[in-house]
Amino acid sequence: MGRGRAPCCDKSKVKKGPWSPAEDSRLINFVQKNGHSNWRALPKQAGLLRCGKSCRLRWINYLSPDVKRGNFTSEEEQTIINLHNSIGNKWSKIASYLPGRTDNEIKNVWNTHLKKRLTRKSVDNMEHSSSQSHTSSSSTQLVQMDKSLDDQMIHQSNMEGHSQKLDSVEQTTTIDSPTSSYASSYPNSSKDSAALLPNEATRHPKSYADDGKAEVALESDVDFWDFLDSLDPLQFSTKSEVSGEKSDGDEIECRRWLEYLENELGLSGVDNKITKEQEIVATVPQLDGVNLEQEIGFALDSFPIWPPSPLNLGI
DNA sequence: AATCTCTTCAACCGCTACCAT
DNA sequence: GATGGTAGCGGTTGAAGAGAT
Repeated sequence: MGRGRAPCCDKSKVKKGPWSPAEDSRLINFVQKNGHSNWRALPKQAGLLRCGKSCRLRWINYLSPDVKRGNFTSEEEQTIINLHNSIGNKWSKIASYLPGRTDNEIKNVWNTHLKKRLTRKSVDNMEHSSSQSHTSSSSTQLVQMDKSLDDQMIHQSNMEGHSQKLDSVEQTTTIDSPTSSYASSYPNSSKDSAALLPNEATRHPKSYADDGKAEVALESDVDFWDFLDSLDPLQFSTKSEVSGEKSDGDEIECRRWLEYLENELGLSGVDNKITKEQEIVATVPQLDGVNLEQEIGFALDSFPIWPPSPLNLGI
């Protein structure tokens, strides 16, 4: 037709920016019930004012029960380094070797930690080898080393025999529980919470921040708790489930995920409590053809304290 | 205490690959 | 084979927190 490709969605009608707990709950609820065979159609069906791509990204990177939160172990870090050395910036491919880790997460870890660490090591080695007689500007050296490192990786990624390298790398990959190995390298992650729960729970209030358009952040947390209450963690299909095996580990992972969501959605703390009145005053977006209250079953009167926490829910 | 700079990472954007017709 | 639609990938951005001054 020659008119170019149609946009994936009407950008004037979709919400952008951080996801609210209500949006998360709606997405979780919908995917849990209906799956995600069609991301493009999903936002409308789920009653979300989001682009399908945005929904997909949110699910894959954040809400999916398959996502392993917490700090990267040293083994995982080493795997990333090895794989990146072999195949370069193929984040999705690298992620496939790290169960529970997303390409986005790996990409961020690489760009913010591993790359710098390797660069620093290389500089140290160079300074050591070039010995005491030559002391040039270290900042210049850093830049040069950063570039040379990238060039080296690009060169290596172009080399043949990647599959052989991958095989050897895979042997070093371990499916282990999160450890606090990042507690030192991630200055703002507490050792207590980092061991199991995602650091975002306490570190990213912006995730649910108001976007400046007076959209309420906690529009339907009750439905989310209803949803959680009725949830059978084992309904979620994990990778092992697909392959026909189910272990206690899956259940534990699901429980961890639920605990994480509780924290993530700010429902387990006392500092961010909002009165029921305040919540009711806030507006709930009305969507064409979608009766949200009916769909998600509001039960405001059930909770004297708003939002409900695991404590006052008796969890 | 206030301001500036740096770091982190969730989310967005644009592109490509793949599939159906 | 051409075309159009969708999913997925990788680069980039920008808000927010942390640390430095």
